[in-house]
Amino acid sequence: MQAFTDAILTALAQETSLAREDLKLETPRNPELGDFAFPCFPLAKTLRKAPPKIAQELAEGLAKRLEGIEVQATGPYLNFRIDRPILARSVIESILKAGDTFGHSQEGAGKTIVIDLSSPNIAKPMSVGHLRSTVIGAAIQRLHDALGYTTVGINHIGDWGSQFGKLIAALDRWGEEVDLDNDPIPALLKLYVRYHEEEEADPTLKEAAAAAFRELESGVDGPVRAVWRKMTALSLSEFDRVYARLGVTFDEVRGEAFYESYLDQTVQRVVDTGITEESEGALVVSLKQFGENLPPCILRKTDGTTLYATRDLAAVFHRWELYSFERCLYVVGGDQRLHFRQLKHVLDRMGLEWEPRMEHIDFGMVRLPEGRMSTRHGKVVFLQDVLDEASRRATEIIKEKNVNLTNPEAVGEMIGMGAVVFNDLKRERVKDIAFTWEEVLAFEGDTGPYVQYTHARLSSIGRKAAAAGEGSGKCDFEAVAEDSTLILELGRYPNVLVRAAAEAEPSLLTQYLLGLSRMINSWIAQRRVLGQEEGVTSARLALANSCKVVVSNGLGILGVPAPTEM
RNA sequence: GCGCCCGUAGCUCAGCUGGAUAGAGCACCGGACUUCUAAUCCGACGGUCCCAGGUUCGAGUCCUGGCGGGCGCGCCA
Repeated sequence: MQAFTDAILTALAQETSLAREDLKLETPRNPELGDFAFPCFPLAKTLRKAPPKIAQELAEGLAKRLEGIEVQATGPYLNFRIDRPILARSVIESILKAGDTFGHSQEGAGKTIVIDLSSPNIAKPMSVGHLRSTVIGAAIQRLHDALGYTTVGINHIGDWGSQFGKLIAALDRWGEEVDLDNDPIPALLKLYVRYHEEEEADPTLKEAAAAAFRELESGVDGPVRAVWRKMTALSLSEFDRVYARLGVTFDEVRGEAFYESYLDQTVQRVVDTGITEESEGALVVSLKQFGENLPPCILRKTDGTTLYATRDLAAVFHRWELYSFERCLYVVGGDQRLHFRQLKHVLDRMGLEWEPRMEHIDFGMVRLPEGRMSTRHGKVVFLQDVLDEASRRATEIIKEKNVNLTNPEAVGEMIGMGAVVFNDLKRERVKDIAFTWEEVLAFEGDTGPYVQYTHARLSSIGRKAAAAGEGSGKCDFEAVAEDSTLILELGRYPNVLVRAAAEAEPSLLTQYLLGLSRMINSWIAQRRVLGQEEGVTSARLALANSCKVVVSNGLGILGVPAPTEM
């Protein structure tokens, strides 16, 4: 498909003597008009002619330069239409030839993308909020993998900070009252909530927590550290169960604690650039030059311990030295926009020219209809419950609809996970989501299961054709000439990947797959593959297989399973 | 109070980085299963693109100012 747009752009460039980069093709709103369009308005000024006249004049010259592509001037637009059989053959053959690498490229060869994703806090259950960072980050990583980048997915576990001082203090006091061994996460959560309830009334609790964190950070390998280690291990094994269900893996799992030994040199490195100052007993970098009201970045608290920002700086230095990344993407909620702005400003003040490569890939909050989720106040929806319920409901439906299926539980799990993951990737990243069970458990309409169902139907057609021994003949591409809207959409897939990766926006791919699935289901309803003339069946089967390849590849990148039956 | 993000059909959202008549899903209504899976398809209904200015041949899209909602604003992460 690229070949066609390339040819058109080259011809346009020659005919108008403008640079190719300045010319942009669009898709006509009405497909009847053509496959690609070029609006002549921008040329009006330089040529001092009316756009419709320009279109008319250009059309004649272009027609001579283009073979297999019809040119027509319609008002101020030039519309291009590719010869139907040529289009069909070109798109279908390139998809079937590439197979599961269709849409892949080498544009990222030799470049490394670091992605910071998921990053849950230990000692807390994962909520539906953590799901977003996990699935968005994983999709962004696979998008870059497909484009030939070297990617490094890092799960930056929240395993450090004063909150663990609190937890250790709470464990110290009430540890006997909870069952840490059999039900670790809820037990820790209970302690965390209780600490926050009681710290107001009991100031010694606050001091005990601060002391515990001081000891943790001092490096002393005593009882405090032992407790911390235990909490970490318990949490990580819980997380792994969720990641396995979601099909997410990481190249590195490095908690904040990993950077512990880098903290002093990190602070020193900033100090050496001469931009730090002492303010109210803390070591800070002033960011006033970027905005009068911008708070400074604090590197060390009055008591000498570090903060989130210090550890994030240590992490980004470490990553830069290790990977010399093209981009380092932080898939973190929008509530931390200020934090990342501050970090980038610090890098900027340090004179590091790679500062723009660090990007905060922010996303909207998941809220409950009645308001904000809060772990402390018990107003959360646990991810595990959502996954369980989605899987259960999908299995239930499957048993009802497809009694012949031998493994309804396994497929139900695929559909359930697909519904949850796809739903989270469906809309633009930045948009907030109001969590409702009704929405995550929807299996009809604009949902993951709709796309999965499309894939299952296409797979079924392939199976039936093979069983009947049909469709292996020479394709009559005239037979799919009428299906050019679908074929053009298939051809667009590689560009969708490029754009989705560049913008770190998986929703471009989910939206594309929804639109494509709509076209496919409509096509299936009105065209029969089996039992036609050999050339017709072969061509239609090739088209169906092309659709299957694109849907399957797209779902793979999103991390949504593509069942062949459901 | 200040800063950032969002505002498109009753609800949830697209809108190809400024182009031709603003599109889907859900819900509601009417049709289509002895024919490759009805988790589907076809049709009907549904719009002051938050408001007011501005830039432009052209604005849902860009700029300014409002309004509404969300998030954040020095020793939490």
